[in-house]
Amino acid sequence: MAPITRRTSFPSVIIDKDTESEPSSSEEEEEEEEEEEEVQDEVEEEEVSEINNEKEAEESLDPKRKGKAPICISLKKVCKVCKKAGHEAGFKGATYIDCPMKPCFLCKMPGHTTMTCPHRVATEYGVIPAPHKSSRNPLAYVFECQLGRRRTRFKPAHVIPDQVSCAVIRYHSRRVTSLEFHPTNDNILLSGDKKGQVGVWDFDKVYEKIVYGNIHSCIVNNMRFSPANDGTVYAASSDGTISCTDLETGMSLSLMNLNPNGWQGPSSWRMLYGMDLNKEKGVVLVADNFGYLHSMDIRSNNKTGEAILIHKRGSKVVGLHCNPLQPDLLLSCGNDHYARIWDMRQIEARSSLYELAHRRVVNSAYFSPISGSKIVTTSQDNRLRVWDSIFGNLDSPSREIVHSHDFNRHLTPFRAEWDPKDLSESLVVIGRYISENFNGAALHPIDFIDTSTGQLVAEVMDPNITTISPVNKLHPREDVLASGSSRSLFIWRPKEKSELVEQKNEGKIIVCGRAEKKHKRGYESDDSDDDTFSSKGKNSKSKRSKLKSHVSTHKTKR
DNA sequence: ACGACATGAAGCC
DNA sequence: TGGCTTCCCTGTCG
Repeated sequence: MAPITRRTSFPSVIIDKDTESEPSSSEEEEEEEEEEEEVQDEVEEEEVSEINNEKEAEESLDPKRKGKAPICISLKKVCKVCKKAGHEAGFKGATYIDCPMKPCFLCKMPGHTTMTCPHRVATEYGVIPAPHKSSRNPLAYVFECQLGRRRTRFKPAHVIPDQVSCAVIRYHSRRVTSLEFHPTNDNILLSGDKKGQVGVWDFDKVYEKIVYGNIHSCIVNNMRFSPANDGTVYAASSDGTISCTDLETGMSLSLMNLNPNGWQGPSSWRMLYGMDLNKEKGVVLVADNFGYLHSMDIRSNNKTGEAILIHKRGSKVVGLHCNPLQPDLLLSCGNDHYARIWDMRQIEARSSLYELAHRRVVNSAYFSPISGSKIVTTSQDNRLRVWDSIFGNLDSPSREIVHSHDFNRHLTPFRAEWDPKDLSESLVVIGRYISENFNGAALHPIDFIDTSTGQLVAEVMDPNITTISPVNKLHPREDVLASGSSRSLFIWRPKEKSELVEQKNEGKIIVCGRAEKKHKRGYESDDSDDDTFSSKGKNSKSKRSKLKSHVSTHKTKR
């Protein structure tokens, strides 16, 4: 498949006169600004009362400036980022204009803004392959050896689920923090939120909503199904507990509680972040916000051994992942800017096999799903890094990809995750922070990136989804993508399959990918207080009201 | 159509 | 080390 850059797949947007970012209006604004700059000079506060012009008065009444001493008030428009006059940062229509005084918001380098950042124009620009290393994956290498030059295309084109197939709006009451597909039941998705609630959603039955509210009291950071029993799920939470829940009954056991004495202040409150299950060893591994790794025996629910310091003392360990092929290998990452590889047989403080250095906090680190020979990390320096243990070495990343996934305290941290179905172990999915103007709407796409080339394979978006989607999970068997936005869940399928699903579910509420009618403010802020709705067809409203009664199985136990 | 606010990490002293 | 301040493309509620 020929690599597709953003340029070719999304030709430059022609601004429609009907859209918000009408060129004529922005011209007017600019003219207005110029006028203001000419007319308005700095004035003393005393003069403020004499100002009759409403507009001028409004602008001069800055509450922060209220004081007794005579102070100067600038009526010039001021950049909200650097507080200097002469330019303004912010949205002009659906396009965000960066402050030129700050380093690029995307690549963090000074000298240019996001608008002119080379990484924005073509994502593969500046993608750094390490010298003298092959970035090809091991399977590709084997194929190449076997087939030589006679080979045609062994790597199938990636199938991208890019159409919203169904959605539940406001499934959660707080932002979604984790998603997990059921290991055997194809239509079951688990979602955890900031409040500690765990949702079980069958996206074949979009009106049925089950939310367990009694399992955790705050952020559900990670969920994993039991390898022995697929009706049981483990979850790690910032309330300092690991829960083990039976999905049928909703009955939950607390396996570990790091805060047995309750809240004693923020300096002692322990939170659990990274979690993974080690099937071979029969343990639940979990890491806390003080740098320690804990393990529990799955069968006896007993703690095994003492907690081990695996990251800088006092720093958060946000991710843990067991190698899919080598059960002795464990990968951790955290706020001390490192991802580390450990040998489970001889794990103790400072005994890591490798330290993968990053410039900022590492949000996530995952072994590749099949061979486990590659690692993808997501760091808050806006870069994805691929580390290849076979064709590279672990001293430096074999590739760095600039990608917008900035940290924001109000967003769940972005995590790049491998496509578990991709045999070439190259495709990852990650939400994008920075918005882009798509036909007049500022949208935050979900990106599919081929880590073997650094290229953006697809950017998935829907005009109705105006929120950022930091949590994304690819289905382990089907061409399905689940996205968690601020409070809503979305299921994406490839276009042709979406149509099939729509036919199959005739009469059910399905949110179609290409809404005919443009929702100005998107799904999330629709007036409707329904939990699900369709943007399709003229009779969707009547369908909605008919089906409203179905949305009633909200099981909240407390 | 606003303002308040939730609340994590970096950077400075 | 710790106690501030600042922050940039949020999103919701009142």
